[in-house]
Amino acid sequence: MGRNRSAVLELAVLGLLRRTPMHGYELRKQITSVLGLFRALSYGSLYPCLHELLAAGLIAEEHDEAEPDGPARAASAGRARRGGRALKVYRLTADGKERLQELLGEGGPAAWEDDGFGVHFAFFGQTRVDVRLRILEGRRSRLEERMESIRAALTRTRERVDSYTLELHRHGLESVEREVRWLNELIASERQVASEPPAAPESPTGIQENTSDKESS
Amino acid sequence: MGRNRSAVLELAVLGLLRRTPMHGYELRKQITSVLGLFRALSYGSLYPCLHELLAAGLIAEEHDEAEPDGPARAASAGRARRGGRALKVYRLTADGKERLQELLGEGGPAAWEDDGFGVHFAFFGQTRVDVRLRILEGRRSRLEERMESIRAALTRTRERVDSYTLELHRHGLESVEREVRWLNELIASERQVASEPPAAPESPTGIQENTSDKESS
DNA sequence: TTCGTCATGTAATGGGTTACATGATTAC
DNA sequence: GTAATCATGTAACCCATTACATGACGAA
Repeated sequence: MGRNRSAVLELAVLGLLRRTPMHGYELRKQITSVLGLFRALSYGSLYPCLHELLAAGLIAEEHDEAEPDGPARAASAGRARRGGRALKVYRLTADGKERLQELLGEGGPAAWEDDGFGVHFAFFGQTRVDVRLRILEGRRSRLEERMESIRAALTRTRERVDSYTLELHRHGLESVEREVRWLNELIASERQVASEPPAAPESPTGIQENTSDKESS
Repeated sequence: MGRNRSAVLELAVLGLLRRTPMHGYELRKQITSVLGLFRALSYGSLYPCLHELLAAGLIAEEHDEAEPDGPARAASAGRARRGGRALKVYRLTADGKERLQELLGEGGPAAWEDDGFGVHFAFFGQTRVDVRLRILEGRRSRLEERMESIRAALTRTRERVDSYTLELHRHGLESVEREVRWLNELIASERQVASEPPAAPESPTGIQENTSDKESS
């Protein structure tokens, strides 16, 4: 149906489901805790999105066929179902993985916006190094723009701003500066990763399969 | 008419117009620079809001009656009109001032949300000390909640988050902690102001009223 | 047996942005 | 004379939240 789901929500859902299949309720908690940091996502957004992704064939309901009562059942996604109530556990389809790669590979302007950045960053483990760098640098230059405009506002203080507004600007500027320094460190670290590793001749189109990454920061 | 305008936009408009009359275009720049820091407000939001406030009688179009060509004309709001084109310069009415006081005095939960806080803070110069304290403390406890939930997420790291997600959380936590420290300083400073000054016209802490506007009510 | 949490969903609503339309004024 | 900026506005759309509705399950 509607092509209305936002790219960041879609990315969050696909990315999390790729790590491990889940039902909606759990997914929502993960989104707000793993990616969110910020505000909680409401079910009114999540469930419709899941329905669309399902209709588009990017995700599928999991019928946990294996081990009807084996001891290892509770391991993968927590409990797959509870009592008699059938939980709708979603998993990523092949198409979904493709779409996820597409979204992860874009790294365009949407990825250095406030919202998008956090989500993209959270999935860096599944992202190519060059894309990681592109996103980090894009984000940085976005923040540098903001720094400049705050500095400009601070400079023309002749515009009679009271001390509170001034303090607000000062603090905001410091926050942004701090974040830029953080990005600088990350970028340096990524550059190192990007230059040294002729180790794995694999990854023609990209990312190696599992998330069992060790790549320290 | 629609009771649809958001409280923070209304506050921003009223608060800025109280400082100095302005037309919409200028107002928008001020909102995004003085209050915004964050993202720009679009005209599609601002103008309808102005129309509503006008209809509600909280603001009025200024007909600069005084001094048709006096030398002091350009001082207050920049040029009041430009060439032959009549700019719609809005000013706050008496009702508007009342409403502004109402909004400034509330200091409820809306004022410690991310958006609301910045706007309320920017107008602290026109806010009573006790309300300022209430807002700062409310904001702080909001941030402390967030800190707790991030810490919780960090603690249960057993949940196999990769190093990037971890780093994201770590950085997010530090940001919030930093902001809490900032609030602590502000609160301490406000407490001092609140305790000492029954008579003192000068406030030695550096925060003084400055809204030295002439009330043209 | 009642309350809290888990779990899934829908409809209405809200409030913002984008895109569009228009035109005057200033700077080059 | 033409491009950029100033200036005002409307309509369509986007997408998230809120409020509502439902029900199973575990614990007190």
